[in-house]
Amino acid sequence: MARGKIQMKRIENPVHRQVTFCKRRAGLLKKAKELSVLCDAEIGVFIFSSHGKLYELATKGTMQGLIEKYMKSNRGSQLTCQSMETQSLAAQQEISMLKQEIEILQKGLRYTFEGGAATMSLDELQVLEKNLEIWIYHIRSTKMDIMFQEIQLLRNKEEILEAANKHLQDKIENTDGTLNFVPMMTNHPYPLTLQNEIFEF
Amino acid sequence: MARGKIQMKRIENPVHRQVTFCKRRAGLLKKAKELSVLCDAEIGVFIFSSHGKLYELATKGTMQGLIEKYMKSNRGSQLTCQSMETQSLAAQQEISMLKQEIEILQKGLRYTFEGGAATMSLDELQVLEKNLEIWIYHIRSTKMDIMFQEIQLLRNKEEILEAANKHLQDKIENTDGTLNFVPMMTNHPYPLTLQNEIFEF
DNA sequence: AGCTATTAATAAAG
DNA sequence: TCTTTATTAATAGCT
Repeated sequence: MARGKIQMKRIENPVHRQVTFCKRRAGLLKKAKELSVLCDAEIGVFIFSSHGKLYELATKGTMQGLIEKYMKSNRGSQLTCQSMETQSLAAQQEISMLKQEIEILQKGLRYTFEGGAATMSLDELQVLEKNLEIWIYHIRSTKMDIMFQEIQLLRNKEEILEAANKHLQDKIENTDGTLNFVPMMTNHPYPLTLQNEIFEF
Repeated sequence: MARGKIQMKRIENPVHRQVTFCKRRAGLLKKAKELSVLCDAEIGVFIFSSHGKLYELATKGTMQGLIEKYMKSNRGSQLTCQSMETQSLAAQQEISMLKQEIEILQKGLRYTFEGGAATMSLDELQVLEKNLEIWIYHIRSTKMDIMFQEIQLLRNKEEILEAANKHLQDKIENTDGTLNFVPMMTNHPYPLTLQNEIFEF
């Protein structure tokens, strides 16, 4: 690219080679940066000189991050972390299998409403939407039922506790007038999240 | 470097960006090879396109070997293993979450057939409800897509009709000057609910 | 994909 | 090594 072209082979003159290495290395890294900026790409470059010195560039983050990303992209890694890689791969496979199963189940759910049609018209979608809203409504009402049941249960427990409390208080008053007993207070509001244990006998 | 210089910033036009990416990627890899040959250097390059596709080059041996060499040079060798471990853990968690979701969906299916919510707990109903809401969201967005398509179709039809209208009007004016023809008006706003039939030929 | 007009990179020399 | 400069190489904008 300048004053005469050069052969594409190792430059034998060590001085020339060193000079060219410096210049072209700078050029390569510049080009990499430009490509990254212009095209929104993530690029990693590392160069070992003939004497083993490392020069590196990682656009967008660190070289470590890039290598990790590379490892993920390139599934043929037989590197030091073999077992982990295998494990991870197995996990990935299991995940995709489970996702597939979920997909099938969702299709099953849809089937109950749609009758199995993959592509739906506007009207069909409208109907489906309404059906789902009804379903959600039922779910919410069921949730409410469950919560009311729980509240009722808690109220019953409270009633029993109050009666027991009263009974004990009477007993104490009748047997020992000098004892100053403070009754347990239970007429607080009913929280939805209660720890059952404190109400058990 | 050609017909006008360009700004060193992300190319916004996606077509231009893609073309430039292809060209400059080829250029970068060529430069890397040249540097390696001319100066007896060992070079690794990997490029992730903005869409995540990987392009790589490793002069002298494999990328794995280069990465190992890089790790040795750059004493950060344990990081990838650690991150893989983390990754594996995250995968395990995802697996158990997916399994849970499957169970819930299965219960949901039973729910649709048996109509009995007694089998589902409050938490499970909560998850099912959220699933249904997501589903409804997707349905609504699909509906929007369909409607937009329809609107586009109607606009095209309108264009054609207007052109035909104009053509007929010209014809009438040329053949019979006494006829007073009122053209069809179509430049009304586009309502989202349209009856297709009135636009059919 | 190809084709050029330009710009950018750089080999050789200072 | 850094600068300069003559050339070659790369490529932006078009088809």
